[in-house]
Amino acid sequence: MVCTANDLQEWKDFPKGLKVLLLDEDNSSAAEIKSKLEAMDYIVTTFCNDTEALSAFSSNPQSFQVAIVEVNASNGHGVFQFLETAKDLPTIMTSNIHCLSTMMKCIALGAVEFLRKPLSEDKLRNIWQHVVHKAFNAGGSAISESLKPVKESVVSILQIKQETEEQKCKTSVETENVSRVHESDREQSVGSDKYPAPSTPQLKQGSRLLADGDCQDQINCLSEKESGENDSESKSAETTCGNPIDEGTVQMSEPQMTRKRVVKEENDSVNGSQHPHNRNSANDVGGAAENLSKASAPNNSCKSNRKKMKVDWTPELHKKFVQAVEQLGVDQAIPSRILELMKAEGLTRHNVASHLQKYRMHKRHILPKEDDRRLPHPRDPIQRSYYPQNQKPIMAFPPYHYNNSLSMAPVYPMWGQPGSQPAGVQMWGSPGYPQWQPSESWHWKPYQGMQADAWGCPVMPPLQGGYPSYPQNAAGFHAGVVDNGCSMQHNSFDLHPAEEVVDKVVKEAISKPWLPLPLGLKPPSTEGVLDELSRQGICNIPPHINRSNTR
DNA sequence: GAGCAAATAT
DNA sequence: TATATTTGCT
Repeated sequence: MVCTANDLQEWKDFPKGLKVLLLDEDNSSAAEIKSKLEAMDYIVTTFCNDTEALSAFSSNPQSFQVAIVEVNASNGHGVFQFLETAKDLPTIMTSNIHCLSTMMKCIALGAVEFLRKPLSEDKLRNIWQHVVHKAFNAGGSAISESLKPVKESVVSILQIKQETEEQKCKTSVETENVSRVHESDREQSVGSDKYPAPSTPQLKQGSRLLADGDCQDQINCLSEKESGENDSESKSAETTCGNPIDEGTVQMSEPQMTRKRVVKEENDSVNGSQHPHNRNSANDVGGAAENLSKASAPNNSCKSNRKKMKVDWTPELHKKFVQAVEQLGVDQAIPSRILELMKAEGLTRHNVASHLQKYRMHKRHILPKEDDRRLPHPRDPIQRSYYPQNQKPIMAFPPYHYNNSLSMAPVYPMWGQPGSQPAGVQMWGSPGYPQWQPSESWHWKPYQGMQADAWGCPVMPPLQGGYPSYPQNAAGFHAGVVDNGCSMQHNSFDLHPAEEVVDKVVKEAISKPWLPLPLGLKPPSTEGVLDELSRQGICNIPPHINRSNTR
C-alpha cells in the first residue's frame, strides 16, 4: 500500500476511537496497558477475569473491535474459551511466560498475534492492523458488525487515495523522471506510512509472532550454528533474526536500515513468500519493508533449517571494501583486517574473505588481458569499435581517491585498486576496451537516480541532450585535475588531439550513436539538440524519446 | 585465520 | 548454464 505524505491527512486521527477489550488479571499491568492505549486514542475497556470479559463481549459484541488478552499459567482454560467464543474479534495474546505450546494453541484458536510482556508502545500502537486485516480478510465468513465501520472507513479513504494516485501517475508519466518520482514517493511513503496493514495471512503471522517471542532462542540458535565466527558475525544474526516485526511498522533508525541492507536472508522457508526481485531492492529504502517480511518469515524454521545469509555487496559496501584493501595494501589485505577497516556491521570475516577471493581472482584474470590489449596504441579512437555491439563499456575513470576533488561522485570500477598498482599498469581499465563487467548478480541495479558513481558499472546514465553521456566524458578532458597517482596518463593526448583524429571521432560518433562517446567528446546540450532539430524542421519530439533510456 | 576449491544457490 | 556466494578443508 502506497501512502504519501498527503494521504496522511486522511488518516490523521487513525486509529482514534478503536475499541479495545483488555483482559488482564494483573491490575497494574492492565492499567499500564490501558493508559498507553488511551494515549493513542484507543478506547479501552478493562476486564480482570475471562468470565467477565466473555459476558461483556457476548452481550454486546459490537462494543469491541480488538482484544488484548493476557494468558498466564493458570487462566489458560478461560482464555481459550474466550478465543473460541470471540472468533470474530481480532485477539492479541500477551503473556509474561514463554510457552510455545500455549502460544501455538492460542494462534490455532484464532489469536492474531502473541506479544511478550511488557507491551511497548510500539507494539500497542499497531494493534489496529489486526482490525483492518480481520475486516478485510474475514476468510469467507461475514465480518463482525463491529468491524464493518472500520472496513467502510478504510474503503472510503482508499477510494480517495486511488483517485489521487491515478492523477499522480498521469502527471508523473508526463515528466521525464518518472521513476525518480516514484522512487522518492516510495521513500516518503516508507517514512510516513507508519502503520502499514499486515498483508500476511494469519498463519504467517503466527510464525511472525513466534519470532517476537522466540527471538532470543533463535539468536542463540543461530549464533551456535555460525560457529567460529566473531562477535560482529553474531551481531548480524541478531540483526536479522532478532528484530521483532514491530520494527517494520515503526521507522527504523539509520543503523538498522543499513544493517538490514547489508545482510539479507535467503528465504528458504516453506511458505514460498520469496520475492525474487527483492535482491534488487536492497538498495532502495522501499525494499526494506519487503526485506523485513522476508526476514521475519523463516525465523521459526531456525531449528530445522540452517539459516543462510547472503551478503548484498552494495556499491557502498564494495566501496568500503576497496577502500580497505587499498588502505592496507595488497600484501596486508587479509579478511580480518579488511573487516576491521570496513566497519560494516553484519559482515562476517567469511563474507569478506569470499569477496576478497573473488576480487583477487578477477584481478588476476583481468589485468593480464588489460596489459595485452594495451600493447597497440590504446587511445586510438578507432578502437571504440572494439566494443561488441551488445556490450556497454565499463567506465573506468576516474579512479576513486580519498581526496577526490571532482564534483561528480567517484567512479568505482569493480575490481582493482588504484593505489596498489605498480606504476604504469592501469588498474581501472582502458576506456575503449571491453573488460570485465559486473554480471547480473552484482545487482546494484541501476535504478533510476543512481549514477554510475559507485562501481563504474555499465549504467546508462540519464540522457543529457539526447545522447547518453558517460562519466568518462566528464573526466576525459578534465582528467588532469584529478589528484591521484594513477589516473590519466594520456593527458597531453587528450588535451591536444590531432584535428584529423577529432574529425574521425566525431564522424564515428555521429554514425554510431549507440556507442559511447569517446573521451573528450561531450554530448550536446538539450537546447542544442532542440535548436538543431527545429532548424531541421522537427518541432515535436515524441515523449517516449524524451524520456527513453533513462536507465 | 587465510586461502583454496568444492558445493550450493540463484 | 553461468556465475556468485557459501562452506568445508588444509
